[in-house]
This record gives sequence, C-alpha cells and structure tokens, in this order.
Amino acid sequence: MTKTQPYRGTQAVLRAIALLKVFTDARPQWGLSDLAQAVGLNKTTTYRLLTALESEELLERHAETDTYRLGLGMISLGGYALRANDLRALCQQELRSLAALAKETAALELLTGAEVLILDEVTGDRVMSGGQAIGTRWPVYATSTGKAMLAFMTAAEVTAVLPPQWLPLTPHTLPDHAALFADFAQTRARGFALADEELEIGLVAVGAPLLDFDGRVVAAISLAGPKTRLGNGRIAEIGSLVAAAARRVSIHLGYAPDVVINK
Amino acid sequence: MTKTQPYRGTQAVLRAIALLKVFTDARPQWGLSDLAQAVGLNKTTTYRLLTALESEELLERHAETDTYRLGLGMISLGGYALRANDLRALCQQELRSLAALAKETAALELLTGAEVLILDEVTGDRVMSGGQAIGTRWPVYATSTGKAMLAFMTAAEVTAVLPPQWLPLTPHTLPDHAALFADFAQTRARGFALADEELEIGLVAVGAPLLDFDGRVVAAISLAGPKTRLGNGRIAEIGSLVAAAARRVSIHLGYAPDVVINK
DNA sequence: CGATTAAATTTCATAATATGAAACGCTGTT
DNA sequence: AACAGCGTTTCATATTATGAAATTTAATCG
Repeated sequence: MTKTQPYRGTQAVLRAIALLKVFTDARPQWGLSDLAQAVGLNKTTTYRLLTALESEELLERHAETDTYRLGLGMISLGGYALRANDLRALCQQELRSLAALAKETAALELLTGAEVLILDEVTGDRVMSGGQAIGTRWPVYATSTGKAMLAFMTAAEVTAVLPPQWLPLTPHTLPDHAALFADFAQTRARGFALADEELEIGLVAVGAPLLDFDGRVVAAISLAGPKTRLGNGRIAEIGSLVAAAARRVSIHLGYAPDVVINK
Repeated sequence: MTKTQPYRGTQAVLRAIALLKVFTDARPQWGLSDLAQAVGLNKTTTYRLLTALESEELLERHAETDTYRLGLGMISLGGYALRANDLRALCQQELRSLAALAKETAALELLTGAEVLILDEVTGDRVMSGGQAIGTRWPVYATSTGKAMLAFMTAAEVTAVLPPQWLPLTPHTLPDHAALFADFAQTRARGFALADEELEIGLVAVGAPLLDFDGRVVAAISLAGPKTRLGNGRIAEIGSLVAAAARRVSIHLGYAPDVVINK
C-alpha cells in the first residue's frame, strides 16, 4: 500500500502543534474536553499530548481550575525566535526614531499567508502603549503594511496571496480586489500606503514596504495612531517619514533605489 | 508487561520539543545533522520531526544554507503566552514608573527550577536598551531577583531549588550555600536584594520579591544598571524604590504586609 | 574536471508506540 | 441520591514512528 500520507512529518507532533495554536488572545485558557473538541481529537489522545506539552513547560495548568495556558517555555522560545530575526534587529533603530519623531506607534510587520505578523512595535509614549502586540496577525487587505507590501508585488503574487473575498472589518475596509488594486496605484504614487479606519474604527496607519537587492518585498514598517491625532493634515508628513525610513532600511538590504520596480 | 514508560505523554512530541529547545540566543541556527547529534536522535527521525515543525512554522529553514531557525509561528505563540500572563499585566505599570524614575532598566522575573526567567523588561532609555531579553533565563544565585525570592522562602524550599554547587560567573558571584544564606539575612533586613557584579562584571541590580496572600513568593522585580551609574551612593535609594513597588504589587496580590513572614 | 566528503533525503521492513473505546473516579449540581 | 461533566486510567489493536541502509545532492579539493 503506497498511500501517500496526508500530513508532513510526524502526526503526533502536528497534532500537538494544532493544540498549541488554539491558544490565542481571544481564548488563552482551555480545558481538556474543549480542547479535544476544538481540534477534533480523541480525548485520551489530547490528554497525552497535553501531558507532554505540560511536562516541557510549553503549557501550564492551573491546579484549581484544571485549565491549560501557554507556559513559560513558550515565552522563552518566543523570545529566542524574536531575537533570531535579523530583520528585527536591522529595523529596531529606525522604529525607535520613527516613534520618537512622530510620537506615534511604529511597527515592523511581515507577510505570512494572507496575514501580516507584527514582528516589532515601538510605542510613541503619548498614550501608554495600548498593546505590545508582537506576534499578532491581521489581514493583509485591511492594514497599511499589508497594502504597502501588496502594492509592490506582481499582480500574480497578489492574487496568490489574497483570499477571493472577505468580510469588511469596518465600513471603510476595502471591499474587494478591484478596490485594492486601485489603492495600490495610489500607494505607489504616494510612496506609502494609507489605512484609514479600515482595520478598526478610530485607527489610522501609514505603511511603506522594505525591498531587498532584487526589489522584492521583504516586510513593511508603519506608523499608527488614533484618527483624532492623525487627521488628513498630518498624513503626508507622517507618510513621508515612514517612506524615508523604509527606504533607508531597504538600502541596507541591498536595494538599489534607481532600479525600476518590478510590476 | 507493566513497564512504566520513561516519558510523560507522547514520545514524538517530547522529542520535537527537545529539538526546539536547542535553539537559543547562543546558537539560533542549526543544521539537521548537528541537531540530531545534539538531542541524540536518529537523523531520519529528526528529519521527520523537523519537517512537521517547519510545516507549522514553528521552525523555518533558510533555503541556501539548509539551516533551521525558530519561525514565525513561534513568535506568535510566544506573544500569546506573554499576554496570557496576568502577573505581567499587573506589574507593567509599576515597571514603567520604576524605569522612568530611576532611569534604569526595570524587570519582572519568575522562578523556574534553579533559574529566573525574565517575564518583562522596561528600559530606562538612558542607554538604548541593551537587550530586550524577555524569555531569557539566569541562575537564581547570581541575580538580584533570584536572591530576593530565595530570601523569602523557607530553608527547605531554598535547598530544594539550589544546585548543590556551581561555578562562579564573576569573581563576585557568591560561592556557595553558606554565602547565599548570609546574603538572605541582609536582604531581609534591607528589604531588597543586591547583586553587585555577581552575574556579570559591570552590572549592578537590586531586586525585591512579590508575595501573595499567603506570604508566598510569586516573582520578583528589579532595577539594573551599569556599576558606573549604580554606585554605592545610589543603592539605598534605588533599592527602596524597588521594594516599595514590590510591596504595592504584593498588596494587589492579596498580601497583608503586617503578617509575619514565614521562615 | 573527476574524486571525495559531508550533508540532506528517500526507502522500507519492523515493532514500538500512539491510539481510542470503554471503564473509572472525582466534583459539583439538581 | 441520582446525575452530569470532567479528567484520568486501562488495555487490546494496528497505525504510525522508527532507524539502518541506500540514494541523492551539494560542496571541497586534488
């Protein structure tokens, strides 16, 4: 029987990872039975997997409530993962100056699948941070960074990344591919992308892509703040700050600014 | 055959976790063969485990060099783990004010085994941070937080935690149990622990424990900076800042300050 | 260039190991 | 007291992980 296996690697490990991924900001705490149901596994199997994860501190369980949470081992590994990222180190100084100059929150984000992942965040210290949201993911099509990255990719790449359709997150979320592609043109003309209450009401952000030696999109950086502070008057100023910073980093990545952008 | 199995949970999962834990700040990048050897697994087995971890983005591999690093999924999970920690949320404001007041780096640390784990860190912004070292672990006996926690635990608990002996990290590292216990007495009298170049030459830190409703040690907070700034003149001042902050948090945890400390 | 490593990858037979149904025990609820 | 929901243990089964060996790939060197 030469049946190709439907999973990559080791089944038990994939199942364990599936369990871990169920823990999110929205639901950081789980009991055994709920978990088993959530990932569609037998309760006994789930129990054993959890036991393994717990014994290595990737999960911890609260004795009283008999519920699991992500554990200290996870925090350690996350820290190592973060610090192993060269791009983050490369951008840190730029993020700091951006945040300091604009007095808004600066972020570095990567594209993964149809989402952007926050790799680093430096708050402007006007408000008290809000959320150190490193590791959080947002849909590409509703973020300044996401739109900035897509705008500098080929149409083929973009359609490969984007879901065929999506539900709007706010009344201002761009509704479809057509609207997005129109936005990309503006973004390229401007030099930065603008997400004006498209992700969340009251939140405005501008983003610019980081390009490597090949002119390929690597990541994006952004500045974000409340609509009350980031009115139309300040967009151009903030936008050019971000674009300039992105350009400086891109040059570090070997990007040659005079080369024609592919697309 | 009622042989008790030598591992807890699922073997394959434990092996996968062992692989993950090999990735550290000191060695963030590994090739397959090295990994297999490091954890003592067959190369094929290692290969399959890595494949699973990679397919779920807990690891990523650099195409050119054929080496693995911790991946984006790890960053996400680490972020969730961090944000699921109530203690961290509870202390964040105190850490900020400490860092701002003292213009030094404030940290919140937990005890795990014979090590402290940095759960949060707020830099004083005088120097440019140094290291966002969240998730990093240090030996209890050479840190202000570690010594602060031990000083408020029972002798039995302390000896259970401490290794029988250790190698000094600097010429000032306390050499053995006796020296540590003497230090605990001072710590209790002072209200805070002092680590004066015991972990690293040039680094001075003061720490105080967080106690819960039972008077039991939960964690510790600290202020740390270079010896050049934290000379003997400033220790008392900085120390009482930390002790006061720790006390405020402890009260939030239900600690009743007038109750006699167990020990 | 061909030879020589060293490394990653695939194959395949084997049985060790993960699996899940069922039974058990515990706790709180009606 | 009976019930319901949950975590835990047991145990027979074969699925699934395993590792030795063979194969491919890439890099290094004579």
